[in-house]
Amino acid sequence: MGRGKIMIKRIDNTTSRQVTFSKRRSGLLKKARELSILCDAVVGLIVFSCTGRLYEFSNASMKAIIDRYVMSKEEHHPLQNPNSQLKFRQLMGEDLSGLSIKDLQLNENQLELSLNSVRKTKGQMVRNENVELYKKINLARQENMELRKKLYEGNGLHDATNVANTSRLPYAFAISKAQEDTYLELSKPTEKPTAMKMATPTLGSIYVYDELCSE
Amino acid sequence: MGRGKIMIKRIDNTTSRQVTFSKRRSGLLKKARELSILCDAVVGLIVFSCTGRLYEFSNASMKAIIDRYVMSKEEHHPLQNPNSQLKFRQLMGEDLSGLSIKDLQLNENQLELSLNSVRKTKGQMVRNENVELYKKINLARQENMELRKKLYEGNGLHDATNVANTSRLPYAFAISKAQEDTYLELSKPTEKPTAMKMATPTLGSIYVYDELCSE
DNA sequence: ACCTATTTATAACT
DNA sequence: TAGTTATAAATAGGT
Repeated sequence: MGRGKIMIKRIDNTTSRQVTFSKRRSGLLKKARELSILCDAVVGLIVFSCTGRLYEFSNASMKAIIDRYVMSKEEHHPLQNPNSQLKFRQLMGEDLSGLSIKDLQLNENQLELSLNSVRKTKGQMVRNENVELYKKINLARQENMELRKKLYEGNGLHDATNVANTSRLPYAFAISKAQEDTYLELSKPTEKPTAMKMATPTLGSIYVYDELCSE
Repeated sequence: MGRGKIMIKRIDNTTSRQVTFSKRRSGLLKKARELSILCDAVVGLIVFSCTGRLYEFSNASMKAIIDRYVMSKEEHHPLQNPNSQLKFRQLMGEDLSGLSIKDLQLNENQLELSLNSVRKTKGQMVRNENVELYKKINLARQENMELRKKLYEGNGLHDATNVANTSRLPYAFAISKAQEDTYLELSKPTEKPTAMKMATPTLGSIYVYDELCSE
């Protein structure tokens, strides 16, 4: 629609590409607006020029539209027939060549959800491990104390001195009473937070978040 | 552009509204595609029909486009003068009534980023604590061993039996060598991941996508 | 930015 | 929902 027909391929000349961009962009925005009004549709349009400038149209808030878009995508999850061997393999990252961009996106979304579950579980496990470690430390300390007591009682001063010498591995005892109280408090099961929510996980790293982990 | 001119207002007749929607929708998608190709632009278009059906076009992944959109919005953040007491209070969740939806979103995004930083830091701290706990357990065990050895050497069979009795707190020793190896491995600083990558975060209800961010 | 010959999109109709 | 056609609208190339 112009003095001459053009091929739909990238315009090489920078100037005419920018001119065309300017014209067609406003045309596109106008058409988006018209569609939304005429047909009572919800339209969200995002355009970045090759220079990085943002242009947009939306008749509802872009946030709401994106939100709805993601919801809609999740509804169309291809997890309906889980007996498909192909889908399983695609979730494993194989046989992807036959998939459209859209399907790849759905696949990715699914993987991301799964990954989050895994992380959440792992986070809880590390936290549990932590609690167990505190218990073990307390038990080890308790046993340590009893052994020391036994040495003291049974052997008199000489052996007691030996024990003191042995204690040049004092790290486990170089802990103040206050610190021990803190540990005890940490070990209490009730210390687990009541309102829990998984932290945004970091992909690929083993960072684990403990707080708000109840779900 | 048709047999007659039309006003840009909602088409009341359902049938012709649907027909018009169908035609104009494909026209809009086509124009979006042409713009992206001709002008080397990044275009993301989301359309919901009034019946709720989703139609979309994007020349990069929609996830990437939304991601970039959010970024671009954040750049235009009015967070330039950080000496603003009001902004501080808004980040604290106060004085929000004067904000537009957009500003509220920006505020939310900022809070979410902050929250992620906090969680990340906290996650690392928990992990470090875990490593320290392993060290302490190893030290306590080592000391325990030495104490037992001392009791054995110094006191003969009788006391050795006592030690055995004492060991009905055996939990700290009910750990196989293999498990200890695992612990040691966990404690190694090198176990920290080398390749780190941030997970796709969920921005409140704004979903952000990371793939194909090639542009 | 504006102009205008042409192409393209589409409203009304089938 | 798909095809036809007259007409409105968009726009390519030029100024």
